[in-house]
Amino acid sequence: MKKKQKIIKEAIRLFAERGFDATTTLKIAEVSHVTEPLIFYHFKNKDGLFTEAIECIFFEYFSRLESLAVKTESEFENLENLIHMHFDYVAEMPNESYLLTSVRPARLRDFESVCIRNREEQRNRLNTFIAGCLKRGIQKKEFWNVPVEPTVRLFISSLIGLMRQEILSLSDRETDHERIISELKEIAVMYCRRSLVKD
Amino acid sequence: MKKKQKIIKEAIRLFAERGFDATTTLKIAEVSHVTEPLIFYHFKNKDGLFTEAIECIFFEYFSRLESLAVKTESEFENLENLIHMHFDYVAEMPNESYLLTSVRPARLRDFESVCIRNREEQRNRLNTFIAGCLKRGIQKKEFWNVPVEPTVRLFISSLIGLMRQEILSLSDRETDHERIISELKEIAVMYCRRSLVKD
Amino acid sequence: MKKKQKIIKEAIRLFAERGFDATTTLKIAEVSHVTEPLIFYHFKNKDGLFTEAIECIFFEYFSRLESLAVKTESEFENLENLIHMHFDYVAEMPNESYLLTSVRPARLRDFESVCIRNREEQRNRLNTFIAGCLKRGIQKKEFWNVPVEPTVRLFISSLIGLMRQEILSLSDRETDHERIISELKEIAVMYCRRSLVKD
Amino acid sequence: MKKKQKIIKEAIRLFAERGFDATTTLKIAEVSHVTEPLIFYHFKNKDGLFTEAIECIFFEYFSRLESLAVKTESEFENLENLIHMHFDYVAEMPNESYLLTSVRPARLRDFESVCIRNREEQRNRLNTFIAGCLKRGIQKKEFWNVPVEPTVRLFISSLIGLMRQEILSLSDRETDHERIISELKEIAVMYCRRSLVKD
DNA sequence: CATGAATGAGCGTTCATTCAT
DNA sequence: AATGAATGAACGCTCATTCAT
Repeated sequence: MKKKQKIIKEAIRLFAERGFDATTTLKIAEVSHVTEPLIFYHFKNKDGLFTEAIECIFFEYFSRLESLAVKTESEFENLENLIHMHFDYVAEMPNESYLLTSVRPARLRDFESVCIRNREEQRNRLNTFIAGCLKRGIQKKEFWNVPVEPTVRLFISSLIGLMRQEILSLSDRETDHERIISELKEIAVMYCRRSLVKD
Repeated sequence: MKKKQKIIKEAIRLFAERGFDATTTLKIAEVSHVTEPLIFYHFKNKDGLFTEAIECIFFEYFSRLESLAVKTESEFENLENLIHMHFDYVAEMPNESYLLTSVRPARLRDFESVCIRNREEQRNRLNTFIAGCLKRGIQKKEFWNVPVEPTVRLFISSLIGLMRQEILSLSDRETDHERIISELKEIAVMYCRRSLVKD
Repeated sequence: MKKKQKIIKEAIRLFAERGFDATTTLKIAEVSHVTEPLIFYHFKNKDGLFTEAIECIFFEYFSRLESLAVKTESEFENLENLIHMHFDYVAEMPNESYLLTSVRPARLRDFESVCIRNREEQRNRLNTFIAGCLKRGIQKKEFWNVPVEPTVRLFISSLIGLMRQEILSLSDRETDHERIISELKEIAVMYCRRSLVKD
Repeated sequence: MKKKQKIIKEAIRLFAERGFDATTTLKIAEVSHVTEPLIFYHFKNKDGLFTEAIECIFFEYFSRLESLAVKTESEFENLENLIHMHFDYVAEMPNESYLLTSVRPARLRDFESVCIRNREEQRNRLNTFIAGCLKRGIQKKEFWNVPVEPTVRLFISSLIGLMRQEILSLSDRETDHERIISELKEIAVMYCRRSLVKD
C-alpha cells in the first residue's frame, strides 16, 4: 500500500522532469526503492501508471479549487484568491503543475480518457467559478458590464500562461525568481482589478 | 538538397504530433520518402535533426517579429499587431507553434543550446518590442504610467497562454473554433487597450 | 480437496487448448476460481501439475483399455471393440485425447518420467492386447497367418492416425463431422476385417 | 541473404526440438551465428519467422508430392510410391516432418492462415492423388470396387499415423530403428495391396 | 488452507546508429 | 548522394515461484 503511493509519487516527478517516454519503468522502480515487476503488479502497464498519476494530480487540484471559500461581499476578492491559489499551487507542486498544464504530457493508447477528460473538467470548473464571480459582480455593480464568456476564456488562458511562466522560471532556476514571481502575481491582480472593478 | 528540407519539414510535423521520443528516425525517413541512413548523412544524429528543426522554427518566428513594421503614431496599434501576429502564426503553423511554446519539446543531450537559447532570445526580443512600446506610450501620454518590467512579463505570459489556448482548440477540433478564437483575439485586444490606454 | 481436482481438470483443458508454455499458472488459477499460490500448495510446481494431469489422463485411458471385456468366440470382435473404444474416447474427451496422442505435449525438466513412460506403457498394453488377439485368431484359423509383430505396429500407428484425424476434425469444427467420423470408423473396421479375417 | 536462410533452417530445428514457445529468439540467433535484432530485421516478429518456416516446409513437401511421377500401368505402384515418399521424407527431414504432422505446432495470433491453410492444401493434394489412383484402379479392374472417399480418408490418416510412428521411433532413438521402420513400411505396403488389389 | 505482495530471470521487440558498398 | 544489412543497448512486460501472514 505504502509502496504503491511511493511509486506514483516518484513517477510524477520523473514524468515531469524527463517526459513520459524518457522515463523508464526501471528508473521509476529504482528511485521508488522497489523492483520493476512490482510496478506491473500494482498497475496494468506504464500507461496505467501514468493514468493514475494524472488522476491523482487533478484530484488534488480540484480539491484546492473546491476549498476556495467564496466570499460574498467582494467578487473581486474571489478572483484574487483564485489567482493566488494557482501561483501557490505551482510553487508547492511544480512537477504536478507541469503535467497539469502540459498540452500533451504523454501519448497513450487511450489518451482521451485521462488528460482530455480532466482538462475539460478543469475548464468547466474554472468556467463555473469565474463566470459566477463575473455575473454576480456585474449584477452588484461591482464590475463593469463586460461580456462574460470571452472574458472567462481570456482569464483562463492568461492564468495558465502565468503558471507556465512560473514553472519555467523555477526550472530555469532564474535568479531573483521569488521577487519576479511575486511581482508578477501582484501585477496580474492589479490588471485584473483595473479591467473589471468600477473605480 | 531538396531532400534535406523535406526531412526537416516532416520531422517538425512528427515531433509536434507525437513528441520527440515517440518519433522514430525510421518513421521520419518513411514519410520523407528517403532511407534512414540518409538522415544520418545530413544530420549528425537525431538530436542534431531536432536542433536544426527548432532553429528553423525560431528563424521563421523571428522573421515575423522583425517584419512587424513599427508604427509611430499609435503605440497601442503596435501591441495590437503583435497580438494579431501571434494568433496568425498559430493558425498558419500549428505544429511549429506547438514546439515553439512547449516548455520541454525534447530532452537532448545538449538541451540548453537550442531550446533554452532560443527561448531566451524570444523573451529578449519580445521584451525589447513591448517595453519599447510601453515606454514610448507612457512618454507620449498615450498610456497610463504603468510599471514597465512587470507589465511586460504579464503581457508575454498572457500572450503565450493565448497561443496555448488556440493550439488546444485546434488539436481538440473544437466546434466553433473560428468564432471562439476570433472572439478571444478581440477581447484580448480590448482588455489590453482598457488596461493601458488613457481613454 | 475438491479444489485440487478442479485445478487438474481446468489445467488439462488449458494445456490442450493452448499448449503447456502458453498456459500460465495465473490463468489456471483464474478459471479454477482459486488463487495462484494454492496451485503451488497442491503441486510442487507447474511441471508437477502437468505430470499429475498426464497421469490422470493415462489412468482413465488405461481403465478403459482394461474394461474392454475380451470375447472368446470372435477375435475380430475384440479388435473392433478396441477401435470403437478409441473413437469414443476422442469424442468424449477431446482435450485428454489431444494430450494423450501428442508427441511432445510439454518440455519438462524431467520429461521422460511421465510422457515417455506412459506412452511406453500404452504401447505395451496395446501390444499385449492386439498381439493376443492376432495369435489366438491365427491359431483358431479365424485370421490369416499374418506376421504378428509388424502387424501390431501398423495397427497401432493407424489407430493413432485415426484418433488424430478425429481430433483435427473436431477442432476444425468440420461440417459433417459426425458423418465423416462415423464413416471413417466403419471403413477402418471393414479394412481390418478384410485384411485379417478369412472370409 | 545467406543469413536469412540460415535463420529459417535453425529455427525449424529448434521449433521442432523444443516447441514454438520454448524456443527463444535469442537461442535462434545464437545457433544461427547472428545477433537477435537481425531476426527482426528479416522477419516481422517471431510469429512471422515461424510462418515463413512453415511455408518453406510445405513448399518442399509439396514439391516432393508433385515430383511423384505417375505410372500408368499400375495404380498400386503409385500408392506404393506415395507411401515410400512419406517414409523417406521423415527419414531425411525429421524436424520438418514433426512440424508438418503436428496438430498445433504453434499458437499464433493469426494461426489459421499458415498451418490450417497448408494442412488443407495438403489434404486436397493427397486427396486428389489417392482418389485418382483409386478411381483409375477400380475402372481398370486393378482394384476392388471400394468406396473411394472414406478409403482416401483412412489412407491419409494411416499414412500420417505411420509418419508419427517413424518420428517417435527416431526421437526416442529406439534400438533397431532401421529394421523396425523398414518392416513397418513393407507391411504397410503389403496390407495396402491386400486391401485393394484383386488377387 | 489460503492469500496479497513481491521478485529474479528472462523474453520479444525497438531503435538510433554504423558500415560496406 | 544513397542504401541494405547489421547491431549494442535498452525497454516494457510476463511469469513461475516465494514468503509473511
